[in-house]
Amino acid sequence: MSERTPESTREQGARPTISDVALAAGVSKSTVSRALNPEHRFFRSPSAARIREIAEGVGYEPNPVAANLRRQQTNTFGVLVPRLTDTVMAMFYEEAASACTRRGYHALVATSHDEPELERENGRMLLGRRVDGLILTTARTEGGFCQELLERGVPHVLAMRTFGDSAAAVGDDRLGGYLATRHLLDLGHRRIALVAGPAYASSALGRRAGYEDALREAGLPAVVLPSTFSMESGEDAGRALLALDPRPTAVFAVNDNTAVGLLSAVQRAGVRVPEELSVVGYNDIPLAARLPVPLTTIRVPFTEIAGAAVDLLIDAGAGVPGTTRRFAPTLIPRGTTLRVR
Amino acid sequence: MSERTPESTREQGARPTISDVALAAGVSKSTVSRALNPEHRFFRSPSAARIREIAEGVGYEPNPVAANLRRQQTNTFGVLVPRLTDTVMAMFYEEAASACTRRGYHALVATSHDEPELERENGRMLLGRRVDGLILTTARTEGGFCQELLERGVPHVLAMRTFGDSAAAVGDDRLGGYLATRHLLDLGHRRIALVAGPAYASSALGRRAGYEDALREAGLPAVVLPSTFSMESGEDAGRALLALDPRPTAVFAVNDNTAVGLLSAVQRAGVRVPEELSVVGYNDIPLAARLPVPLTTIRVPFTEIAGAAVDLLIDAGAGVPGTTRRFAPTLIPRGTTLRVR
DNA sequence: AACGATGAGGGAATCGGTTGCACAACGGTA
DNA sequence: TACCGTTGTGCAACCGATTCCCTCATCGTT
Repeated sequence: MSERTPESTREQGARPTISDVALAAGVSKSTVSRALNPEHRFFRSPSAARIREIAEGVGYEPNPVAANLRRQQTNTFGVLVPRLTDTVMAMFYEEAASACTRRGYHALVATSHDEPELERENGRMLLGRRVDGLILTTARTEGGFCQELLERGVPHVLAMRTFGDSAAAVGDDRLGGYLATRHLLDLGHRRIALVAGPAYASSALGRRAGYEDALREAGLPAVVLPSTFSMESGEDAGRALLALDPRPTAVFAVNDNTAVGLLSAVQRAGVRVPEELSVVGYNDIPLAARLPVPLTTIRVPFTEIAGAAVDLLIDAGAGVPGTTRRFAPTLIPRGTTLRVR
Repeated sequence: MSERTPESTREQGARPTISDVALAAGVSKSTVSRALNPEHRFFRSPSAARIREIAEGVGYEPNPVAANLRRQQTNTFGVLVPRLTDTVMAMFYEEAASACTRRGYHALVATSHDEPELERENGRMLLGRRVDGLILTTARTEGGFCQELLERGVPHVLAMRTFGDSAAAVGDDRLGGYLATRHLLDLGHRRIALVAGPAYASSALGRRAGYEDALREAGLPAVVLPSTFSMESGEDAGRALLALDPRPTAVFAVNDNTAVGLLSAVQRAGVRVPEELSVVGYNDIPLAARLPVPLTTIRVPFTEIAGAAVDLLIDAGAGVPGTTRRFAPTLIPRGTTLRVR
């Protein structure tokens, strides 16, 4: 298969290996390896520089597969998200991938579709590919795969959602929920509904807690509409809202997706936003600012969260196991919220 | 570092290797390897089954890094997309990843942000990680990285967009553009504008050609508004459209993103859709059906395109280099288009 | 009874790096 | 001058599979 002449020169087209560089430079493989490794003392030495030039000259590119095998690590983190077609998750993943790159790692993504079975399967697949750690935004309050990771002692960090003792980097959902609700209260609203989001996600629970904090503070009752994170369920929630009597004058949706679905449903039913109904979303996806009526929402610092997740994973030794880094969100007032008259 | 006793049994926690299985089964590594390889004759033999049971029993999981090194292939395809935060690209990637899985491959994604420089950099990164081939949706009419792949003889296939002689799996953009425009013509529109999309993308060019075909057929003039693929540029195009005199009664946008931006801009200016302006998008992203006025659009068979791309890459030997597989899109009439009265 | 075909299975090389250990050369210090 | 620390470098083992090349036993044929 691999045809090499006795002298270990190689046919055209085959990639040069470290041995070829060694041959060309008249030194041993070990020396070349050290000349190429910035961590090694030898790296900063004139002859190392010469070797690097020769390596460059013959078009040498190190084979990470071989290095990974010997080093017993891949310099790669697996990232498990529910789905990439959810803009929030795509944003998070892009940030996570670039945080990895900054720290000299690679990212490998897989999806769970919020199904525990698929989460487990794809999580194991990532581990099977020998990633050095896992970043997951798929945590569920019942544990599931996280639990398994904890038990097996696999390095991992949760992001966006938390569970148990795992290290985590999250937005302050409770604060965000409070901010959103507070904004509506400040505009004079007294009947404020919540599109709750799924009970398996700590993020949805946190936002709900913030919503309830604000209402309790104001001495007002909570009105909770069940939902998942999807646009469809936002539509359902919108229809449910219209059936309420008395109808709420404002609604806080667990995320922008459900807000979009809800807007779609209520506007189609002839309800004017924001005149007859104020709406606040969550996440500030790019679309939010570009809806026909721009959506008031909560902005989450994804860049910081993703960066912190990667940091926690890399500096695992430094951090206490149960470390949680929490980042404050901010309210972005736009067109879908209006003062009550 | 790795502490193993002379007998090659290993401490708790360390993963068992093929040697451990061999030891436990009383056979050689080669035999275990063959017992685990479904391609090998020996695989279907009672003792192979016994070995597999033992492997399972000791919790053996093959190390793909070692196998990749020896086999000189990674069973992984690199997928290069402009950005994952564009729902269309996220949809495509998810389909591509699952097509890879079906065929026993893995997918590794990277982004170009439609910048030739970053495309080249990340493309090389994927190649450096020793992927077996590349799927790219980033092709530009000027060539760029595709050109380099062609010259270096790297196995690759383009998707969604084409360039030169590279194999490709695409939607029939010309047909899609024709369908969209034809639909507007059939509704009686006579002044139909185009939000053109970037000139570097063959997809945008194809849709434009279809648009021009239909208008030529009807003996009507083209009205072309420049744009990229982004929502922002859709807003710009919307404002440009409003400035036109006489104002078009309909517009075909190169994709749903620009359509959303355009809708946002014109509705904010008080133009009623569809009564005063009909709009057709392209791609049928999930959001399209859930806009306050559901968007008429062209549905693209992403599943088929992604599957074909993977097939072309795997069966590269079978297909002629320049093979292009083209899939027909379909019109999805919804709320943003109305008959002229 | 001899022979070839077939299948099972072992030994060892191999993929392409990394790294522990050893040693030589050199400069500085006591 | 003897000794020691530093630096440069090579040898060889190693990571965990896969696969080529054999050997050996078994079985069916003529």
